[in-house]
Amino acid sequence: MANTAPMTEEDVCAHIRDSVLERRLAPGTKLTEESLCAIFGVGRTTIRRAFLLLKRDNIVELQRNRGAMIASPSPEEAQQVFESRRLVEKALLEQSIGKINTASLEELEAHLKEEQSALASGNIARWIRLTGEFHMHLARQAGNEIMLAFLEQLIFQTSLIVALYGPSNSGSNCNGDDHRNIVEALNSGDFGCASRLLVHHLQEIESQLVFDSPHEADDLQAAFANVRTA
Amino acid sequence: MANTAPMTEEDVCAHIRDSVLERRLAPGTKLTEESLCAIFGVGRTTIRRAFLLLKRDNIVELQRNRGAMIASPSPEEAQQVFESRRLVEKALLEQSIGKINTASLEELEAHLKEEQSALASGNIARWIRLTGEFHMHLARQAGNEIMLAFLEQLIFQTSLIVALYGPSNSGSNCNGDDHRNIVEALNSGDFGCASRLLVHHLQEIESQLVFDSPHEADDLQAAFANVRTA
DNA sequence: TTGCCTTAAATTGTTGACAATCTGACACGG
DNA sequence: CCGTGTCAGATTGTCAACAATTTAAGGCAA
Repeated sequence: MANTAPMTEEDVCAHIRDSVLERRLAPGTKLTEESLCAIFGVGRTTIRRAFLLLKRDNIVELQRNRGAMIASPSPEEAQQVFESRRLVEKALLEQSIGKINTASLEELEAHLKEEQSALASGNIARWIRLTGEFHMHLARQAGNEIMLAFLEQLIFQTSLIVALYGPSNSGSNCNGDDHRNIVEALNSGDFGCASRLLVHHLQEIESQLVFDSPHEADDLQAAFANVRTA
Repeated sequence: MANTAPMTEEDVCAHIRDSVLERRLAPGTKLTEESLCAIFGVGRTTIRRAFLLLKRDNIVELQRNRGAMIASPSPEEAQQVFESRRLVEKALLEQSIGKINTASLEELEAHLKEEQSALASGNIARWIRLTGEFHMHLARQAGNEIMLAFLEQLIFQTSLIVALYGPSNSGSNCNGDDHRNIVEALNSGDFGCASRLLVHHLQEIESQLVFDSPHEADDLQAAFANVRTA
């Protein structure tokens, strides 16, 4: 089991991103360079570069001389992420009109089955990841790699947001039926309906967020913002 | 004139970005670490980090053991960048409905005047930058920082694309009248018209690109892609 | 006990030297 | 004259030691 692969900063990024996507890294988690060096078997240089890349994706926050931690999007950022997803995914779906063929639809169907199977087998981490990948699959039909990469960022952010403000009873960020309904609308060629379902689906998830619980420690400042300082 | 400021990687990034925006750095330009160290008065570490950030923005391309160079977007990428801009700017303009007040319109008017003044005084670099900033100004009205940051990336890419494939006779990527017409449509509250003008404006720029001239040297690979390797 | 100062440990930031790789030129053989 | 192999110079990649900063604990006085 000797790690012969040197493992580049992109690999480290991918691992951390995956952990975020599967909710194994909670927002606010401190990432010390040394421990990551031990985990991935690389030097500090690589970890440091990975941090820089992840910062650009708003996945980690860097504080000078204080290290890196998994980002904690503010409620304002959360709202903007969801608005962005609505705009982007809607636009990409409209852009997909006439580009979706039978093969694509079958792939989407297969993906739905994978989601269901993961959910049935109790593999929640896998299911969470698949629900995110569904949106990527859908958006890929538009054939625009640049927009797709942007959406990927937004999906990672969504994972952080749901982890922070999502309903604690369900670890879900996507209802399986919603996805199925979207695919069925596409099957019948009704892009307008699919678009509406998609936007509504995102709005549904956003509406389930709870922002009033002070998860974060530094909310004390906000809580006592009305106190006059002499 | 001693540089007392240490100059961080963000500063270096900003300078390089500016140079790209003002067409003082052509696509394909080799960026050696040492020369940039001398120019900005920083260590290789800072330059290296700046490269990583710029790579994330698709402004520089990094090749292992071969250094960094200003990116040269392919025709396919160029097409996707323009498609993305149409989608994004259109969506953001629609999102701005009801959010644009008199003050915003006056700012846009003032910006138009700045553009005109730069053009009249022959300050082309400044004019090029301003034409890009117009689109940022417009998009800012939607109040979505995330989408705005994405659009900024796209605008930098556009600058590279126009430098590569733009009409050589005019160094312009934006017609001044187009911008004015958009603002006038907004002044009369006709968002539909403004949206149409904006999309058409972007299509106009894209249609003026010329892709058939083989600027790049590595086109040999594409030219001989059909050759079988034994 | 509370508050504050001092001190030590831990963590991050920076620099420099060294290793690995690539570029370009020169010589050699065909 | 052309293609190939080799070598020196230049450029990038990596790493380890050192400096700077932050964090946490302990002691001391009020």
